[in-house]
Amino acid sequence: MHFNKLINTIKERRENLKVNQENLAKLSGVGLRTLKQFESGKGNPTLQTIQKIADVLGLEVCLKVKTEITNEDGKNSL
Amino acid sequence: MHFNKLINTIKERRENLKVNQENLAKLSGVGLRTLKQFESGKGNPTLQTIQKIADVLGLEVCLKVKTEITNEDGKNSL
DNA sequence: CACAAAAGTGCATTACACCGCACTTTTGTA
DNA sequence: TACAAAAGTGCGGTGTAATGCACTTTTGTG
Repeated sequence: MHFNKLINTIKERRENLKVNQENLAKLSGVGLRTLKQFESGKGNPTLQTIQKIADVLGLEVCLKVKTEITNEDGKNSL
Repeated sequence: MHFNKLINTIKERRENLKVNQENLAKLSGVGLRTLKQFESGKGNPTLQTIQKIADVLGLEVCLKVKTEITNEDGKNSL
């Protein structure tokens, strides 16, 4: 399972805010090990973990209707 | 931790599509017990579990910037 | 109300998320 | 290139998510 989109959003947001993993871990209350694992594309985090991280970054988890058309590569056309 | 917004989105979407928990469980590959637990607001599902369910319902998990203003009750003003 | 379908719960097992610690690798800047 | 900060990884303990099964409760329709 690939969470690349979510991961990149988190990672980019964190970097834009000039926060390193260590500080984000402390601010969010998520273990540094867990955060590292998530950002490096390994784990399968729980919703709670994602929420904690997103919250500190001023993001929120949401569900939107999939309306996008994907091409044969499975990548978005947009 | 309250995932009410996510839960309601899933539940409403499922009901609009006239699918019961049992079929959604089968279609998504998520255990019925897990789905029930999630929809009844108990558990703390993993991202993979949410993705599987959302996928079947034509939804996708995303992160958006929190721009909403909250009042002193911590509830959205909107 | 009566009954059936759907939703919710208790229990037990298995797998794995979370986490700290110590270490290696990568990145970026002088 | 040399060095420090940041990012990534192996190990191992603890807690809990995922799951099936059997049961109870709720919902909705005649």
